[in-house]
Amino acid sequence: MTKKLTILDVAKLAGVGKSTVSRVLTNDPKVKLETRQKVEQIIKESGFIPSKSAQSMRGGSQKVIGVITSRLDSPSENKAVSGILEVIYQHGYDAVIMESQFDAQKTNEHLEVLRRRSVDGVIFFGFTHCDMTEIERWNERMVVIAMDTDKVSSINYDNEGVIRQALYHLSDMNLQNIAYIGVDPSDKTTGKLRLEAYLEWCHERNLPPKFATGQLDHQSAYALVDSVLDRELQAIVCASDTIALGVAKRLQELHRNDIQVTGVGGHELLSFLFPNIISINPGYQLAGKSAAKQLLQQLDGNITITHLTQSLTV
Amino acid sequence: MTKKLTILDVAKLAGVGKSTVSRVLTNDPKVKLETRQKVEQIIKESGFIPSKSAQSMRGGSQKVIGVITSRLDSPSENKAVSGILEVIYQHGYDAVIMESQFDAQKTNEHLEVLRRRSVDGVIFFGFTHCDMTEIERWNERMVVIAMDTDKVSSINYDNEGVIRQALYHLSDMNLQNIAYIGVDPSDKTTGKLRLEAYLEWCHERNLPPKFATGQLDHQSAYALVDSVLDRELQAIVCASDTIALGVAKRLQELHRNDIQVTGVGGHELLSFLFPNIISINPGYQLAGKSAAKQLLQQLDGNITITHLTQSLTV
DNA sequence: CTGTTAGCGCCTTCAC
DNA sequence: GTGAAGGCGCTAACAG
Repeated sequence: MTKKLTILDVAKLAGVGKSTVSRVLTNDPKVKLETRQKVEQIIKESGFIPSKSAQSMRGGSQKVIGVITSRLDSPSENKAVSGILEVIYQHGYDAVIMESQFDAQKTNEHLEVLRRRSVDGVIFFGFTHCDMTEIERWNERMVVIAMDTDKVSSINYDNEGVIRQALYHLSDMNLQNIAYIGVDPSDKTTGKLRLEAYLEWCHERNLPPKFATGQLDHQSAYALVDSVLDRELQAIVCASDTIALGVAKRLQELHRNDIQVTGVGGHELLSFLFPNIISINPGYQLAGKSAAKQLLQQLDGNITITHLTQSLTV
Repeated sequence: MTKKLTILDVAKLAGVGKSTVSRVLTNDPKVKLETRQKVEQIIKESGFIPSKSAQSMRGGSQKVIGVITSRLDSPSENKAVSGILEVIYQHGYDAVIMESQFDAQKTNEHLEVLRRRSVDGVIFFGFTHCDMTEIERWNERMVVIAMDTDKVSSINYDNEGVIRQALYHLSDMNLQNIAYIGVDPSDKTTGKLRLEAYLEWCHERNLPPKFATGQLDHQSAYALVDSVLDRELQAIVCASDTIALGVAKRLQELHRNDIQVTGVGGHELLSFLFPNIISINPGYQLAGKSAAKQLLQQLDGNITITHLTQSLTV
């Protein structure tokens, strides 16, 4: 391993001043083409790599953005993250990805770390019981996904929309007797909002609501099926694909393939296992992209805190 | 947002010299308790956060390790990553997670970025057609997972072991007529090694091998089932849980629930959907931990390039 | 166009 | 024990 080179070394090798090397590095236009080529040549040959630490210490930005997901293995967040990465790589940024595990304490620790590292900004996947005070300190240097806030920008999924969309689908199929299985309303977005969308639909049409809520996992969903099931039931709307998976599994066991199930997420595995399930795509990947773009804009000084709702994708 | 504070500001506030503040930060023992407390007090109050960039520029290490996964949404790698994170957080390191998408080009770009950022080390999830020359330049500052190398340490899964283990299980259940569905042998580890383990088993016992290989996804596996299926078949050993999922799905359609399926991975969703499937756990999470520990040790100057094989977990 | 100079924030001798 | 001074690698004025 050759010793670490500095711009001074390069400058000597190229027979120029170190500021000229610096100018080449920063793409300063006022460098003679000839000189620039020579310097670039030397840089290539010597394998010189400018020190990010020194650069960022001088200039400020590290070109790093922190991403705090709730769980690394959440399919929906994975899609969003992949959208985020695409956008930020394109702009020369890198990501430090962390996992909150829905723990406010852990989240704050992560934020602390990101602050120490003076990352340029943070994209945070919100959850219900997180500590808003820490979040809000970031102001325009943060964008949250899937949660409501005043102080920082947010990208929200269209929680009511995904459920209404599912219900419309079913309506088009002439199905009327529809139950709902979701997550506990103590969870604001996936829980409360989606359930309300269902209840409102029922109310509008004077249909008797039939629903159950639990955790956001397949086992929970699986266990809840029987509580809403009856002979007349024609369809079950689920708050997420994970839930739909549990529901479908139970229905399969009961040989109730007469019941149409809908989910939310566009999860590829789900459509493989249960091709009949209708899954509404809330646009996770696009939401990730939007969040990244929004954040980068804000970091560019284009400071407008916005609250977007990601529209459903086809 | 209050302006960025420096140790100088803190020093003034505390009425001491900046070197004293620095000493407090670095836990230098030769600081009077009284002074230390006062400084710490001020630091707390003012919300001062030392700049990582400056620190690392001076000292060297950023305390960051890069992690290059093949796919963010791979369940097995997710488990390993979670093991990695646990260990490195514990040691005050952070992770920059990247995604190779099995693309050698992308991988090299990522490595380049990591080099520029002068991360302390890299944990890399290998894949078959990656560019070894770039990898090997990292020497003791890299650990690869799931691939063989000479120059850098590696943690490998026990590819033969997982298959043999599955076969033993089946043997214990008195099943003899066993087929294998895996991935193309052009993939060294999941493909070639696992297939060979199956073939060897057959050879040892004078059983006629019956197998098919394709891609590492459920659709591929699904499509391959029919080619190995016959009336007498009692079991199918699959190279991974993903494959097992596709196989199980097809068997379910064919109402062949007499056939025992095995997978590799301990994938939680699989056991939920198909509780009867036997899944051998190659110890992904532990492998992640081992890799992280190994890397940290090597970075500590404890330089011993090792090639471990992660043993199966119960 | 290019070289010189002055820091960025921190840690580390070296004196006191 | 503690302060002052120097320098890490780089960029951004300021002179030529």
